[in-house]
Amino acid sequence: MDKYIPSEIEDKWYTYWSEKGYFKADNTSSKPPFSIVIPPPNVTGSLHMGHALNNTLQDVIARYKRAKGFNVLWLPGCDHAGIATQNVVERELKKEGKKKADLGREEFLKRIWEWKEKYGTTIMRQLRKLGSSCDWSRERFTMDAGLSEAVKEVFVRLYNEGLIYRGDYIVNWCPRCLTAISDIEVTHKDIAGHFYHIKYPYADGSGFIEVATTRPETMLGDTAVAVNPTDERYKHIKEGTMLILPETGRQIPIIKDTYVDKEFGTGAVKITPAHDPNDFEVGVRHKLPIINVMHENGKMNEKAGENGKYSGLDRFEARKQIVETLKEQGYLVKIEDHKHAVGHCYRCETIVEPYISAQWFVRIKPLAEPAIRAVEDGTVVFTPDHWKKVYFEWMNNIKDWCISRQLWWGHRIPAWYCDDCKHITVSKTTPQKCEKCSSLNIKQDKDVLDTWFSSGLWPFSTLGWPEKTQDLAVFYPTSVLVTGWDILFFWVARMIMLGLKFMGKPPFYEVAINSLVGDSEGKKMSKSKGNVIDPLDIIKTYSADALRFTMVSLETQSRYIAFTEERTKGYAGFMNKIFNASKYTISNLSGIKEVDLAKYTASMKLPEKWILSGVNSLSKKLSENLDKYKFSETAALIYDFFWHDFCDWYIEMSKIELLKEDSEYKNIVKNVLLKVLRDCLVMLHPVVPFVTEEIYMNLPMSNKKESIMLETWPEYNKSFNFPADELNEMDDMMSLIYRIRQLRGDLEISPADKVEAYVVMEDKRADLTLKFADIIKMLAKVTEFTTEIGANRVVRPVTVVGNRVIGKAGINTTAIKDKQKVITNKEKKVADIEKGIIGVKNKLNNPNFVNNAMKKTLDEEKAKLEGYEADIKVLMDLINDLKK
RNA sequence: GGGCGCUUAGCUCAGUUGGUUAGAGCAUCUGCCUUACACGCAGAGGGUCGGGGGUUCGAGUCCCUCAGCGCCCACCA
Repeated sequence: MDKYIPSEIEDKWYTYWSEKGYFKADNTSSKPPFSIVIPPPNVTGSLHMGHALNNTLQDVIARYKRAKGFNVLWLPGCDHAGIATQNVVERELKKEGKKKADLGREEFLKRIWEWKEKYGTTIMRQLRKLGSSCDWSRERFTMDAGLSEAVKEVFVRLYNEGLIYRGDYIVNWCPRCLTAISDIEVTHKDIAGHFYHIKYPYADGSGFIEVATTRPETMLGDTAVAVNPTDERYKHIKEGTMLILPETGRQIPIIKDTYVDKEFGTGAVKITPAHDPNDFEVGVRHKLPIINVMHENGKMNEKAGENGKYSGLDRFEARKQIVETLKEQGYLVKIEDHKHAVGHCYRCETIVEPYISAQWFVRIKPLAEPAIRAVEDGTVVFTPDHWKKVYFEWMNNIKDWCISRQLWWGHRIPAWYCDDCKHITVSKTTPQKCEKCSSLNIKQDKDVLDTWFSSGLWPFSTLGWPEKTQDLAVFYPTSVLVTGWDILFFWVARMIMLGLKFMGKPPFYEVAINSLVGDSEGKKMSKSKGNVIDPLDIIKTYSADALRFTMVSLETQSRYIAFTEERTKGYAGFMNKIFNASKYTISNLSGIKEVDLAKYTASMKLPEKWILSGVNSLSKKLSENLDKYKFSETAALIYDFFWHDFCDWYIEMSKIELLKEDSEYKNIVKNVLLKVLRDCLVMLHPVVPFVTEEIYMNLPMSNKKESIMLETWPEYNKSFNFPADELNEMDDMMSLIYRIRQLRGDLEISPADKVEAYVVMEDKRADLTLKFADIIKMLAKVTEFTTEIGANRVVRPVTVVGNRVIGKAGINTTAIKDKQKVITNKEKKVADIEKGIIGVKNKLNNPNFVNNAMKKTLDEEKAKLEGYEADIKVLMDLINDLKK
């Protein structure tokens, strides 16, 4: 081991692990299964910080569970990402001056597949860079033959059960993508728009009614004006009274409907069934005609205005012109500023148009109910817990899911329309004829399914469903889903619904929701803001390990985490620390005779006991935190232990023994060093796999495995569970060293200078400075001690420099301040406890208030305080002394 | 309009079921190249835990309230 150069070791070990097949799950294993399916990144994607975080966390869990003895499957793969991918390839075509229509459907799809083969592997390659221990032999793609089979199976079964239907409805239409999108694919943004008040004259010339709208261009498709039946202002107007719709020459009726809010606007609403979802509903209720005045691309059609006056104009241009005309003709009453939420396409940001078209829908309520129950009854658990509220909020108000998309790239809807009898044949296999009238004139639906339809099946389709595979039997339900909260509705909720429906079991028992990664200010990283940090750059500069440690440290289960390179820089320092400490340790292990340390605990000195006890409880603490997906805490615990306990204290203390002649005890120390280092490496490995493997390979261990990946997690060992008093003695020794160092600092004694120390000890620790003289001397740079036994239990050293006796003057003002604080606190404490005892007595009289836990706490407190009595007295004396 | 979350040191954040003197990293200051590591070592300073009220022997932690910030959902034309 020489110098730590991450770039030289990371690829090497990844290749080694792959070749050895350590990532492969074994569906015949006798070990308990543990499975995770990756949230499939878009095939168009490249690794961003969000992926880096999400996949690091999954890898930490996967590696941890392997060490815990599980048969781990982490299944990787990509999503075909309908619109996103089609957009990318369309852009590519545009560069060649072509449109997808020029190629035709077949050719265009061929182009996308070619693109996928060429570029679709990017992100999967990048995941390897990160160290992801995915089972690549099971890599899946949502458009694989097998997964497509699953999609068809699900579609047909839902259709046959009446849970999928087709019909003409108002949907969210993106005029740029030229497809319908589902409700959750619409992002609402507050726009400062206008509220246009327009006069609609009565046909009999008796005046006019005033309506208000934010989208005047839709008036061309109005087929009624509605008022509330209880509205006093309009009570005298009969339902069916005709109005003349300006700019169209058409006559439309006034209708009465409770949908209208009397308080809002003028209380009269123009009804445009073709261009507004509410109006559509009203239209259905009142059997109003539907007049569509727009093309799919958002331009006005030939029905827009008298003689198609506005035909061909973009919807926003038409708005301007209509307003202008209305103004000229005196129909425009006023324009008010009006802020309102406007829907945008989440893919391309274009303003979405409510548009009538024939689409396929999933009747979602029957699927949602069991999915709600599964979370309510704890079958599926969210971490952090509060996300289930968000889940319930959405699931309880869920609306039918529009699943058809007017795209070419995706799973084609397995429905065929008969030209003759209009019957729809829905089938897994391509039918030759209409199933009803046997006509040969059938055509398949041109549309494809929402990308999320196929990814909703991911946890079981990837395991081979609908075939009854061994993988499915072993690995379904998966153990945990690790994902960001941004796709809670898109993906998580749908998986729970579809998993329960088709497998009878939830797709996973736990959902670990991770944060989204923002920039240093916590803001979303986006290309337009120019604040994107590429994880691959970070890996290049620091190391995958440092990036991974950063990710784990930052993951505190908050919504956003702010990534800063500084943080990674710091953890790169930790990687270096791990490497150097290991290098040093290993260099001191030569000639080690390995022993079972559990058998030597009786003869062990305190530092050895202390560090063994520390590593022992660490393994337990880490497990507890990892099992609860408390990643930040996990990272902090191991960081603190390795750096501060192991490096700063234990390694420094061990130097004393290591400098001595070979002895039996020196060998014990070597064994302790080896065990602690080995255990730390195994526990660090899930987070920082590369550097730990590199070091592990250099450990002088007889029962070394082929790889650290085959090592088992250190189990809690009772032999290393030493009595608290012994460990307290260690604490006292350490605080003695600390106090000496502190005083040295206060007294401005150079670290280079050695000092004599005057130490006041309590009885119990009378021999401390004798027992650990060499350690204290070395770590506190002390030459000699003068020890005095005092009654106080606070270890308080006073330094002597050279011949100059500092004596009691060595206690500086800060120290006094501290002690005053202690005393004040004690007095308060005494009062509190006294009150507490009265409180407890009162409560004891009432059996309903008996609280044993509280009583116990109070007893403990009281006992502690008695222990402090002597201290308080001594400190008071001391302060009185100093005051004189 | 409904819902969720946040407010703790200069900055970014931890603080598990209420329990000794509220922590970390970075930053700042002081002193050290002590032969694993200057990507280091030893110390120091810095917080009335957003305001107010309540419950409790005890509140950063539980309840109420006010203020500010952020996010999600939603068809008020």
